[in-house]
Parts: sequence; structure tokens; C-alpha cells
Amino acid sequence: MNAVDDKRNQIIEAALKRFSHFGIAKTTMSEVAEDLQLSKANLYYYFPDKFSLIEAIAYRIIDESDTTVEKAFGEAKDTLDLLFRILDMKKAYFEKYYMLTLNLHEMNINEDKWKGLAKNLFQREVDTVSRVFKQGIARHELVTFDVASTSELYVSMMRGLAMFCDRATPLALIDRDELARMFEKQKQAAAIIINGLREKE
Amino acid sequence: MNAVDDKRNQIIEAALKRFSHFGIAKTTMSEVAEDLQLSKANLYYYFPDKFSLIEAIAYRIIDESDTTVEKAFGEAKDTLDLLFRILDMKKAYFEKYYMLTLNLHEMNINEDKWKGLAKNLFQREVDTVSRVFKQGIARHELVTFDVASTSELYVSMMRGLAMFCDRATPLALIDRDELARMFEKQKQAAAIIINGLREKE
DNA sequence: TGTTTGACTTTTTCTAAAATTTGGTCAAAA
DNA sequence: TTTTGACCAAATTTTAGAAAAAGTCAAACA
Repeated sequence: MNAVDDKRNQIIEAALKRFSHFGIAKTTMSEVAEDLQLSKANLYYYFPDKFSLIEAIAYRIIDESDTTVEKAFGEAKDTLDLLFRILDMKKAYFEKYYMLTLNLHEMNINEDKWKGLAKNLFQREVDTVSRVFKQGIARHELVTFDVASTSELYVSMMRGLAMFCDRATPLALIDRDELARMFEKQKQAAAIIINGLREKE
Repeated sequence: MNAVDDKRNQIIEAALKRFSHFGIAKTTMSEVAEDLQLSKANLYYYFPDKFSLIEAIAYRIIDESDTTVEKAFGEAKDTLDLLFRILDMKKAYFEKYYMLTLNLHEMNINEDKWKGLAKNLFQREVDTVSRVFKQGIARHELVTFDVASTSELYVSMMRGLAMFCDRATPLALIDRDELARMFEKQKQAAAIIINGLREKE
């Protein structure tokens, strides 16, 4: 790893620390720079703007979580168990980076950049679910179906469940103490969905 | 029907016309009164506040739609067909009262009153789905399961699908020209869910 | 030549006051 | 009992100025 990449990593870590403690909106670029005893101008040498820093952090976390997903693929005994493990992983990350997710909503970075990032993160979730479904089909645990559209459906439903957990009015971000209940509901839903896709013996 | 009820109905109809054309937020009580050539003060003689007028309209529509649901119960050949018919009905209403639903979100009437109404409307949807499920179980089409919690799950997932239809960032209200696609997705989801609850022969 | 910075500009956010609209009330009239 | 004009109060919008934060750049540094 070269010196520039190393510095970029230091910045990402410092920013992540502040972001997940105080939230993205309430953390300034100057503060991140100060934490590393850099000037703000120098920080901008490594990241062209605040958004690209946020973006780098987002992908860092997703990449890290993907290793956990990989482990789950190796350990799970069947498709539903695999989805449950992935949900458990997501719960752990959600709790750990709660402030981060919180502020994703109350930010008003350039609308287009924001949507682009959200779309990519959504797609990566869909891709993971696609892999799960494909494996289930290959093992003759699930019937054959349109994996791409069904994966999208699955992720959309899970996100919807997160917004409408125990409430009639949608909430951008669920309270911290409702997280456990929300994930229970998601598991319940996953069980029904997988059952609906299962091959009859 | 007495004179007061008759007047209240006239007001509801006039208000509904304006609300579904311009939206709730951008319709003033004075305008509704003018349409009927009443004074604003007189309008307030029949409805104590704007919210109670909105509420009356909401229940009027739901009650009306319930007769369509009733018909669907009589005509549907099985559980999934019944859910499809209910979704078709909802689509028709959604299109008809599009501006109305739109403004439900961007209003900021007293938070508590609002949540109360939203909760009731949500519950009525859940109750309808409960009836569907119970009938399916009674006819041995579906396995036995916790109807109450599963109905809630069903409605939450459907609402979630509405917000995340073809997009990664939630949208309070979907575009008019995406409605058809959204309802297709909801049908797709309903099919999987019902399949997951189906009794094996 | 790649990195760093102080000083600078620009953009966004915050605040508070004024103006305007709209929801809601009431005594009196019909 | 129903209706209304005149009124009040609460919420929304507008505006303008101050403050804060994002982002830039020429010069210095190593």
C-alpha cells in the first residue's frame, strides 16, 4: 500500500469515528482534519469533497460486511438459515453504525450523487440475495424463478418492513430499541417468502 | 337523512372535489365554503375543524371501497384471486384519489390526530387481509398460522413495496405513471406470500 | 514533484423579525 | 337552529443579515 492510500485510510478511519459518534451532518471537514492534525486544505488534497469521503466510508463498511456474508455462505445449513445469518449480520452493523444510517436521511448533499450511492448500495444488497436464491435453486431447495426481479422484491419488502415496523406512518429511521423487534419481523417475512419459493417434495 | 347530515354530505363532496384536484394542503377552508356559497364561519358550524373534515372524507372513501371488497369476497375463486381483486380495487382508488394520498404526507396537522387516523386506516387494511387469510384457512387452502401478526406483516410489506418500487431511496408517494408497475410488483409479492402459506396436498 | 498550508471565496445553514395566509372563534342577526 | 361579518390566534412564508461550513488556490515546503 502506497503512502497516499495509507493516508486516505487514516482519514477514512478518523472520519468514520466522528461520523458514527456525532453523525455525518454535524461533523465538519475541519474537525476531521484536526483529529489527524492536518489542515483542512490538506484533507481536500486526498478527498475532493465531503461526499466522496462519505462514499468511501460507505463502501468500506459494505466491503467489510461482505466478508461476514462470505462466512455465512460457508456455514449456513440451508437457504433460510443463510438469510437469517445475513439478517443477524445486518442487525449488528445497524446497531454499530446507527448514527451513520440516521444521518443519511437528514443530509442534503447533491440529490443526484446521493441517489447514485443509494442505488449502488441497494444493488449490492440485491446481488447478495440473488446469490442466495441461485444457490437455493441449484441445490433443488427452491423452485426455478426469476431471480433478478424476485431479489429486488425481497430487498424492497425488507426495507418496507423496516419503515412500517409497528407503525402506520412510515419512519425514515426506526428507534434503536425497536431494532430487535424489526429484525424479528424481517425473519418472519423471510421464512414465509422462502417457504413460498420452496420445491415440494 | 336530516338536513344537517345532508349539508355535511354536500360539504364532504365539495371538499373531496377540491382536495383530490389541488391537494389537501393547498385547499383552504374558505375555498371549500365559497364553492358551496357558504361563509367560512358556517362551514365551521358543520365541521369543528379542518382535520375532522379530512377524516370524514377518509372514512367515506374507505367505507365505499369496502363494498367493492365485499363483492370481491363473493366473486373470487381462491385466496390469491381475492387478493388480486383487492389490489386491483386499491389501484383504481389510488388513481382516482391520487392528489389526496399525495398530500397526506406533506401535511402537518396535529401529529397525534394524524397518527390516530393513519393507524385506523392501517388497521382496517389489516382487518381485511385477516378476513382473507381466515377464509383461506377455513377452506383448507392455507395452513394454520398467526393471522393477526401475518396480516400486519403483509400490509407492511405491501406498503414498503410501494415506497421502494424501482428505487433505492424511499419515496413518500410514487409517480402516477409508475402505479401500474408498482401494483404488478405487489401482485408478484402476494403470489409468493400466499404460496408460502399454502397447504401442501 | 508530490504534499502541505494560510488566506481566501463561495455556498449553505441559522436566526430572527416582518408580512401574509389560513385556521378557528364569537356575538349578533336572520 | 342556522348563518355571517368581524375578529383573533396560530401557522406559514418571506426577507435579510450573521455565522458557519464547504471548497479553492497560489505559494511554501520537503
